[in-house]
Amino acid sequence: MAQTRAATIEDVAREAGVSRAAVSKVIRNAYGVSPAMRERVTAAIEALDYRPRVAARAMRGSSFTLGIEMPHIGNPFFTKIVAGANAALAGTDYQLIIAPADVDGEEGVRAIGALADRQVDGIVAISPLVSPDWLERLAGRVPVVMLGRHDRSTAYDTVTGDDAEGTRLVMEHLFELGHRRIVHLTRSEEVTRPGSGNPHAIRLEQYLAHMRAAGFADDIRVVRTGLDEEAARLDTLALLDERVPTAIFVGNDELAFGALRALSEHGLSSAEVSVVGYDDVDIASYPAISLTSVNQAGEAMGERAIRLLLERIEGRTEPIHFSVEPSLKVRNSTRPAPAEPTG
Amino acid sequence: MAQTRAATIEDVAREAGVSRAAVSKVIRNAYGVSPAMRERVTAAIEALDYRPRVAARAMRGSSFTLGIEMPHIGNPFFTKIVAGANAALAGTDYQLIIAPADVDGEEGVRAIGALADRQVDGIVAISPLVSPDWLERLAGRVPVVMLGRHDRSTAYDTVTGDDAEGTRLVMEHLFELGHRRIVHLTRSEEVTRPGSGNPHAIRLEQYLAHMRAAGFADDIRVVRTGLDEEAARLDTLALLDERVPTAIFVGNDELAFGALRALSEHGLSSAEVSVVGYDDVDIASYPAISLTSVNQAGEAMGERAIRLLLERIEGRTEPIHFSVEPSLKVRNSTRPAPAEPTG
DNA sequence: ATGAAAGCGCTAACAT
DNA sequence: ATGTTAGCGCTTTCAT
Repeated sequence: MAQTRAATIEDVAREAGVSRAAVSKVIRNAYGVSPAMRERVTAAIEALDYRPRVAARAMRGSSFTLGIEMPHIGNPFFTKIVAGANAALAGTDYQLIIAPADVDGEEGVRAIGALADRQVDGIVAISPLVSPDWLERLAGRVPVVMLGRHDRSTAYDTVTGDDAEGTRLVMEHLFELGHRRIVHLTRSEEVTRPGSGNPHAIRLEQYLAHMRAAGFADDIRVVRTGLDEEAARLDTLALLDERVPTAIFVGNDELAFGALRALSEHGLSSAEVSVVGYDDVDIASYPAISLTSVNQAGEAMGERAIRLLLERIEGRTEPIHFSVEPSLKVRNSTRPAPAEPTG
Repeated sequence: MAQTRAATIEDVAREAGVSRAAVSKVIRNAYGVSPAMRERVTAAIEALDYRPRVAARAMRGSSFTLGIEMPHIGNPFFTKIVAGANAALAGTDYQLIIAPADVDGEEGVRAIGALADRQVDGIVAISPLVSPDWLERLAGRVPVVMLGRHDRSTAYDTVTGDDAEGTRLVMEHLFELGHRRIVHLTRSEEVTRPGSGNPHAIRLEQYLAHMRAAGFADDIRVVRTGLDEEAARLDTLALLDERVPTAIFVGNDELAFGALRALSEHGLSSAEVSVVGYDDVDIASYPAISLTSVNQAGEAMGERAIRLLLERIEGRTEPIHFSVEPSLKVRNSTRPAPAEPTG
């Protein structure tokens, strides 16, 4: 079985008896091809099973590829975003590729850089740990939309949730139930650096503000953890060994599941410690779980991010900042357990 | 802010006062560069912040990109595989890109094709719905490893779980508990076509065989569904309206969660209908869920797939077929409920 | 409407 | 050890 070399535009041109330029025009639907020519070329393409090499196209024009950088592929909220992004691309010539980072810090830069090196026509970056400067420079070369982070720039578009509002919803809900010993379980200090615009930074900041405003400054307790469920489980376990709060507000659902697991390992039920998450991932609504959480339309965010990219590719230059409204899904959270009856 | 064009190998060569070939050799760690030269070139690369364009490299040699095609990005088992794959790539020059298909049928071919068009140096395809012929042709051009499907070929490597053994574990477990009215909830007929080698095809085939061998041929009941939790929920709901089985063996955990959700909506507890899944996804072990499931080391599979690809790139030509052993995680499954006491 | 030809940024023979 | 040079498969002026 001879390993036949894949057909090139040259082969198609020869087969159809036309020039390479003509073939190129046909595959790009460019202006200036007669119906007759189009037909012959199309037939030749069929016959030879020709597929344009993306690398060669990318050298001159576009790669018809959009990249999305994800901090952590295990987080269902991110996969929701991807599902939305993918849906927005259905029927277009573009293909979505995902570059997973899966480690805190520098990995995000690496992944985004890898995307840029592959000459994608646009990049959506999910709350990466990079400086606005770095991002602006990148956005100068290729359209970029930042998803999640709140810092703005005229160089790139943003799609965000209203994290201040989401956190307000959570805190007021817990206050109304009567909680005051509320722990906030969140990511590393690097991630939540004040002013970074990172969603977790805002949630933390607002947690602090609401605790103080409610007069619970003395009950403020921030616990740091990593980026996956297992890290959250371990850090919650450590927390519980010290002092058991009445409620835990967790930075996102994936981490909340780790906290819930720790609670259960510690013999604590959700009636004893209320847990509230963020993202309203599918399993959160699962009857046996029933996690109270802040919903933000992930699919819509992903879809919107892609649209913004496509518009930039079409030529738009003024930045657009899109925001989705969060809503609180109240589920298992309850009033704090009354103090142990004495004697 | 002048939009300065990114540095090319030419710029680096000029800056370092050497030839392009020299720079090329340095970035590829190729043979034949003096330490002095290497140093000057490295300095120039730093100074100009040079990054090789992948498209240009791909036109001559390799793209240093490995692609993975995923049927459905929402399935946590697949993301486990990706995590393993990504881990195997850490420290190498290769970057992983994911092409999500997210729809049954033709989409898999599209996604794999898109990967090939992008000249990736290797492709791992997760149980795609394509003919062995098509795959062999592809494998002739680029290293391929099929993950999940059991059909073999000398053209490509495979990484599989032992689905016959996994299913045996499930069925014997259910038989031992005393079940005989066991429904099998699985994917479409297209996916489970006999002889396709698809994992779901094997699980179905073995379900049928074990039911017959146990003398329960009359209780065989196969229900078809789509590829996500929601589809499974709907189809299970329909099933329950007809006749309630004592146990449901579901093709994978994601679908099992849909079935569990339907059960709970129908007011049925897991004590009344035992559900067994496949893949032992993280949440399956979650206390409030506690889904009995077949474990197959997803990370290990992803990691192995990448290794096989890398070996092929290094020049290996004999095919390797790697299999991982499944084990049953027994959790919530119970004996069938005794018949309703009469009067 | 069509074609000829230059060139995108690399790598790999091949010289030196 | 280092440099020269010929392409890889496309897109895109620019002629015709």
